[in-house]
Amino acid sequence: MAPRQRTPEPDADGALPGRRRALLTTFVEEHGQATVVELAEAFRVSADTVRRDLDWLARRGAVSRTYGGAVTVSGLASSDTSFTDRSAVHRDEKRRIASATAERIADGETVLINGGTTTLAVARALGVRRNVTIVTNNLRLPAALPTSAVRDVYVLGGSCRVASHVTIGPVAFPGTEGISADIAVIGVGGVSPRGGLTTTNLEEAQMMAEMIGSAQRTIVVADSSKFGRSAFAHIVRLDAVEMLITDRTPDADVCDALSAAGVEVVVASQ
Amino acid sequence: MAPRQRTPEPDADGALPGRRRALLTTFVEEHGQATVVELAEAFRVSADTVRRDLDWLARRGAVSRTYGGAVTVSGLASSDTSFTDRSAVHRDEKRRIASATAERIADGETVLINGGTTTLAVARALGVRRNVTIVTNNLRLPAALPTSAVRDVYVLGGSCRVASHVTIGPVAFPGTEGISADIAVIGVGGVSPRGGLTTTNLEEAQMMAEMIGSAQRTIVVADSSKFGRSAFAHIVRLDAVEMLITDRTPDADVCDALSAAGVEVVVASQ
DNA sequence: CAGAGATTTGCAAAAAACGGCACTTACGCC
DNA sequence: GGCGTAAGTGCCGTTTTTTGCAAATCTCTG
Repeated sequence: MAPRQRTPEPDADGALPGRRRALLTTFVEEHGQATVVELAEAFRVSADTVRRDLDWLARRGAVSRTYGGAVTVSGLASSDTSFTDRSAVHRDEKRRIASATAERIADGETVLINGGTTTLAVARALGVRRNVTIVTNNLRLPAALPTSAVRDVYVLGGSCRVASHVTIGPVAFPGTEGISADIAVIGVGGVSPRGGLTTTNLEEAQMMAEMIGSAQRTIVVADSSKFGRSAFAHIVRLDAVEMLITDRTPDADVCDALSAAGVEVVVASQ
Repeated sequence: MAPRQRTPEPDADGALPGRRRALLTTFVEEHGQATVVELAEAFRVSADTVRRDLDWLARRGAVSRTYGGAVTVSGLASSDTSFTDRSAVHRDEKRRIASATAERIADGETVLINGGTTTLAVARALGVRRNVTIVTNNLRLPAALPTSAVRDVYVLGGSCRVASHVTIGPVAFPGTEGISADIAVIGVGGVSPRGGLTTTNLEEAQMMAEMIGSAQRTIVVADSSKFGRSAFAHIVRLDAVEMLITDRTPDADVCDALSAAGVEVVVASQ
């Protein structure tokens, strides 16, 4: 096949009309917005065609049309209250953290991902990857995954916490003896020198610990507001993880604790 | 012609019609999409034949047909045709069916519910119930449940079909020996005298059969467009279910078959 | 309010789909 | 063996869809 150059959305070039429209939607969803020119270049069609496609999609409510391009249709459709709100907070920071995380996952790896809005952002940022296998307890995550990135998606079954859109249960599937993954991506509620990694819910904490135990290596994602905070439930000690990805350098005491535990700290830049 | 080189799908050339259609599906699944011309070359048949095959497959839901070729069902589903449109189409009928179904579930019962837009409507209609326990493979369903109605929600784990927002796997949880429920609410793709209950996906069909087997009684929900239709995969025979809830009286032949199988037919009124 | 950029509209060419037709092959039946 | 039926296939002319181009119009911004 011809060498493809860094189109923002690979496979964009040469897609069938019907598929292109679907990919257009994905593109807009992933980036929050997109200009007509941008899309025309990415998909190698004329701006007119993009305009027609966007109009078509807008008629169906898939995107919102604006002068010069299109934006994500606002979250009117699904009546998530708390969840949507939390998503909005630190949105940009989360996106930066997510991109940095996606860069540190290799193509073809199996990834365990837990619930939360930061990890959801990681899922959206996986467009740069190929052939990854995803295992998650986050019910909203499968829909957020770029289809081009994933080979298989597995959802862990169990009791459902409706408010946070996650399941609680063993990190396993019926009839198998547990699972093992290359990497666990864990969003936490607090990172502190004494408490280690914490979250608000005891059962979720236990599940996260199990995920970390099932993976070769662990990346913790946490925006800077989590530093020094201890939530209710202890997950694991800091030395159980290999890497922490965040948006700002933590305070000195947290930094010291992290380096003492051998955790590599990555600060996602703009 | 020259010896075959690098046909993307070996054995493509010279396959029997039935086999070719199966291979076509695989080809599309693997590549995400395929053009008619591409497939015609790979399988050494005329473009017309490919078109006919793709139409045939599309009618059965194995692939999504688009201008110029075909795309995986998942490739479009997010925004394009099936899911969004389907939930809009027959929206009112689905709501009527859903209310009638909710009335026939008792407070405190354990309910197995499979994927699909009609069953999602049933979830929304459960506001009249109290204390029900829900077990589902539908990832969107927990968010649609009125919190006042449910005691516990369980999501069945397994492989995830992103397009339809469902999981595929055993109707069980790790460490338990299967489950049993009071009632199964099953949305199907087709109801026909000969084929019984059918759907487009083989694995989903198996899962639905298992759900029906795990429940004391079964309600099938199907809007009238499903009557007389046979989708690809057979689920169970008509006599395996106790009740069918729909929006219009089926044609005579379907009615006869249903009453012969001992299925009570409920037509949801305005 | 003026200009750059975006959009709309009409149009024409290319590609794909549709519908009809004929031919081959397989199969069952007498 | 002869025959009728049905499915599968390829070909061809017509129709439809898609797409890029260009001119006219509109929208945003400084």
